Amino acid sequence: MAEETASAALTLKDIAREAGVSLATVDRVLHNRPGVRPDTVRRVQEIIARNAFQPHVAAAELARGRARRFAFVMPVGANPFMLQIKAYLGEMSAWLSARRLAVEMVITDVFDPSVLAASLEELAGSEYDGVAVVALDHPSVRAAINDLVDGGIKVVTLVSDVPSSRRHHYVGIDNIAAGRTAGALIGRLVGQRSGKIAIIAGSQGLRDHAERIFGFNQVMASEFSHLDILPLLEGRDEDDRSQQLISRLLGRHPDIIGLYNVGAGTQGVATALTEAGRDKQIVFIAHDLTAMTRRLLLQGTLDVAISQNPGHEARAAVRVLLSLARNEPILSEQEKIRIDILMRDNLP
Amino acid sequence: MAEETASAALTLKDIAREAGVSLATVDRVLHNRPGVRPDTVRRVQEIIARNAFQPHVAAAELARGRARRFAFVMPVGANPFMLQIKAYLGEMSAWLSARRLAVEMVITDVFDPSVLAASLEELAGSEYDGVAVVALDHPSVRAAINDLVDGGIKVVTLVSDVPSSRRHHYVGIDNIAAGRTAGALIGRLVGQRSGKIAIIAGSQGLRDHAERIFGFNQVMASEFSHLDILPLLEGRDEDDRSQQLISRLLGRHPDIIGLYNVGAGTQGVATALTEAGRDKQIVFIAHDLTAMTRRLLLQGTLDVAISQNPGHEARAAVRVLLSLARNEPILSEQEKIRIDILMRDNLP
DNA sequence: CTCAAAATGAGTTGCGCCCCTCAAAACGCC
DNA sequence: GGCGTTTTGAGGGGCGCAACTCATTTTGAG
Repeated sequence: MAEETASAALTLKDIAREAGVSLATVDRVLHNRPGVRPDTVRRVQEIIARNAFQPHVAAAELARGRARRFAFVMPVGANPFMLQIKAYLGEMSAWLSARRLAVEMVITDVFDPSVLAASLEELAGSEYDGVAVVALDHPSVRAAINDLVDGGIKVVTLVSDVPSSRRHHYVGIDNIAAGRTAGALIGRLVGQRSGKIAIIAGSQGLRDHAERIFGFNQVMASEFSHLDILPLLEGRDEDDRSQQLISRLLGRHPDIIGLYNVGAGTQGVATALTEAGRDKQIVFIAHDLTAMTRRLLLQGTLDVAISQNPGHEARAAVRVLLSLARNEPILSEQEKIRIDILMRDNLP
Repeated sequence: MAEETASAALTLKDIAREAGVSLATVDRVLHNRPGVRPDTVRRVQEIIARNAFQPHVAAAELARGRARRFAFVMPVGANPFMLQIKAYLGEMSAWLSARRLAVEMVITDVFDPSVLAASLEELAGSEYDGVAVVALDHPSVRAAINDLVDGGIKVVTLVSDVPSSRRHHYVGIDNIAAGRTAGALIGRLVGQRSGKIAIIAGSQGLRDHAERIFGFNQVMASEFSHLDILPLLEGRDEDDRSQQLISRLLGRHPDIIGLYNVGAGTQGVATALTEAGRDKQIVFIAHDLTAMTRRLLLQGTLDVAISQNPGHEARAAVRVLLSLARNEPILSEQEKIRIDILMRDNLP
């Protein structure tokens, strides 16, 4: 009727006894400290593995004394997505302090590689155990990340990755897949109709935007080649500019049936659509769930919001940094960020 | 540049000093133990609140000595969704044992109210700190749950809720919203076409199925009233039976354009569709992500899988039970289970 | 004011581990 | 065999709290 899933509670002392060594030696092996003969190391490790021994995290955490400090390197300005991440970190404050974890924000211009790299270099000397960074993929940033890693600091890239660096983990979505998802949804939702598809991004220079565009075009070319994709517009993630660009575009093309906004500025695009009176005829897909996109979804202007859960990203980044600092395995399933497809009826 | 998010690390001793009482009194207040005058209680609590004091969980966990034991009451048989939940619990075993948590499976016939109630009553006397149960909503089950709660055991309903009981938490999705989502997707994906929509469930008697059907019909009636919904079929979650029912239905109705499978038996439905050669013309929506539905999505037979993440549910149930046992606040955002819309391009 | 009951203080022990010191033993080299 | 070096043992202090005992003080009812 009842099956055990967890084993008994061994302690370091049990391991020491079974291996026929002292506590000190087990401790040395466990923490890769020098001064133990290779075959003693092997023997102890084998006993640990055979018994699936896990040091009691609570005891370890308590014994270590000093609190762990993590830095979150985030962009300046009022980017709503980043503000949400900060807000969720704030919601965790009780959770964090009960675990004696300190999370500090480091605000910097993450879009300027040299400024970002300098900010990261500053952290290298400091007392941080881990750093989460919204990173631009640039050689100097990559070097700064590698320096942090070499200094023994755990590094997680957040939202935007630097795959060529030696960062320990990336917390964010696969943006190519997100673009593919947007393409597939537009293609499916326009149905039998034929016409033109508009696409607007913040800038092609941003890695995440470029990847989404790539994935989008990939799907459109291979599966919906009968649809006519208009040249990419760049709205710089600004509402006003996006609105103007889309208004003009709608004026010129009465046969637009789909519209994909890759970045921010969704409010501007929506206004242009509504003012033209074409918000119900055009399938409109954008990114991220905010109060604004939620409203647009509910009123039917926006058909789908593709979103990565900022709360999940914030918590995952903290958990991953903590697991890395503890040399614990990471629950990869848990920390993987999903591409959420949000429509009116499955809004969280 | 850097803003603090966490406060300094106070201890019980600091609180005692600031309140002008002894450690023993603070301890009594913290654990609601008797023998403290009301205004002393208030004074101490005020100091705790003012300093946002959080007892060090690691120290508390270590001091308490005995491990916590949780029971997961799950259905007998080879229900793939439940097997996934069990598998994910298995993946957590290192995480669990590092925290000295024991999770045990209690397999029972959750579809028979009296058997389920009896299984729950058995747990009431035992040493469990918490119970997660896939519950049938029935008066005797409700009573058994309430008995557990009265006995000081934390109770979480999993996947299927018993809202009328005094369970501490529900870990699962809103099935009405899931049905609405299915309806909205079918309505949108069939596009301009008109025709009939088929719907097959395991049984109308199952609460989750009934709720999904309700949500589905709601959306179809209000937003896609031009579509013709065929009478509900009951496939009993079996592949063979579902296949036969759908085959016959397809033969009788050449104008079916959409198909919603509310429960299991998706393989059977898919086979019927493929054999009739109509898998590409009919919009097919089903539930849950398994190896099988993943394959069907990739080959295009299945258009959308609506899913609740079983790994997330397993982990959330454990975390919620643990937080409840520790009298910690629950991160409700984190523990909320989302309705995932999975298409070929956003498969995890 | 008296006395029992209630409230509080003071202290102890132990949870399992980290991190440190120092001494003892084993080892390898010549 | 003697030497220095490496490896190992033994032990202790301390982390913050839970849970307990027992003595002492305060309180309120009569």
